[in-house]
Amino acid sequence: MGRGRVQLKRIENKINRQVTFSKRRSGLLKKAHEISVLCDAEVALIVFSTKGKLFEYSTDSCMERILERYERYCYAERQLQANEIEPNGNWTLEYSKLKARMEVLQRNQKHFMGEDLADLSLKELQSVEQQIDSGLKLIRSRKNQLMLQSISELQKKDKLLKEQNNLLAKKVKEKEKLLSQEAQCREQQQHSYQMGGGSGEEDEDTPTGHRANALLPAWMLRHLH
Amino acid sequence: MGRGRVQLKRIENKINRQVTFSKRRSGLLKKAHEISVLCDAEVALIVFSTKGKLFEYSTDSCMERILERYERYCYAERQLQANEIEPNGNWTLEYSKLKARMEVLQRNQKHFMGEDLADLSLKELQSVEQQIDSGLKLIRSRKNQLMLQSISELQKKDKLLKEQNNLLAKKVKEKEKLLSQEAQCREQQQHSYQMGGGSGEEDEDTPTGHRANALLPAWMLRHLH
DNA sequence: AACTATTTATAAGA
DNA sequence: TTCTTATAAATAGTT
Repeated sequence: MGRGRVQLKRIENKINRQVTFSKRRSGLLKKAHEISVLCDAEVALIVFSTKGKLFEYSTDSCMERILERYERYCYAERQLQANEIEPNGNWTLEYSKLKARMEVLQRNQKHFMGEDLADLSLKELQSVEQQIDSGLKLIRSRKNQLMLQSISELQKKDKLLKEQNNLLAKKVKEKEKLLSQEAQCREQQQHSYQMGGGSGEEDEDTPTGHRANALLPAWMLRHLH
Repeated sequence: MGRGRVQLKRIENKINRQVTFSKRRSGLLKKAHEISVLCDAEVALIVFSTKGKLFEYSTDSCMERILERYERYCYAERQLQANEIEPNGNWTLEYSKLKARMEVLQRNQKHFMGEDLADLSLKELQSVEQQIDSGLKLIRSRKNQLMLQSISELQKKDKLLKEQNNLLAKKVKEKEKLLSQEAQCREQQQHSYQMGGGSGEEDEDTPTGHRANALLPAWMLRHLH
């Protein structure tokens, strides 16, 4: 807007660029303030000039709070990057940065646990409530998932144990049958012994020929740990 | 810019506000981009709508870097202080201790927000759920408190305004009465003038003799700003 | 989501 | 930098 169309590219003339920066900067700050007031929005604007000078605007002059909110909003991605910065050289700087972030985190955490709520506005409370509520839902759904999983495992185990029981019960019955048969045999033997007849021992295992724990196929046992 | 001057105050009509927000937001983002390109500046812009939706712009799409630069810029002062508080401590030790605490906090916070739940046992989930749930309750109760407070303030204001209205209405009626009386007088005067009699003017104010805003005691007006 | 009448922002010039 | 001015842009109200 002005006496001529403007190309969206870096202004090469240094003076010109500086002047335009100054003008547009104030325009931008003004507009940021306007949208903030008119539309009840929370705005944070940070501008560094080419030469490194800082200009900023933030709704209610509270940059920190807005940046916190932003960080909360983008939490996952930020942490990944943040953890990767390797402190090299300037320890005091790194330390104070870390400490500041720590304080932010602590304050956040307190808010999540319902402490120090007095210094939050209604809007902020609303936003924290939303976050925490969705977190709670996720936690409950995960819990549910774990519980269902655990239930179905128990049911599976239960089923296997029942099958094992049945097999064992069958085995026991067979044994009993064999024993009673044997007893009858012995009786008959005794008779035939007394009468001169008789056969050898009969102490072999069942046809499958395994011990109790081996009643089930291996794959089934694996499910029982 | 548009068909009418704009007052720099919150737009009360919700639809209108939403529309204006949408328009101005895109304008603001555009201008942020323009100054960034034209003047070779580094810009970070964060906007939260009333409903908590996030919009952002950052030079070279790297918000992170800009926010860190901002923090560095702002923490420069703190850093000086920090240097003098603990001049010759073992920085690497302090740093790693802080970092460890930080990581614990971060993990916690993630869990609170429903992330990385896979590495929690059922019992741990239960405990997180309880914590978060009680936090949520506190937050909601605080929010409720704030809202009730705000409502009662508004009601108080409302009451005062109504009272003011009543007084004003009374005042208007009195004026009307006086005017009609006066009119009658004039008629009579005209008659009596034609017949030779007549009295003076009758243009004084009401007995209370104040202007509209002065109808209420000062303490009452203070409540109305 | 388009359309304009206006207001604003601002490029260029002083 | 600041002021002025012509003009481009943004946008409030409307459809």
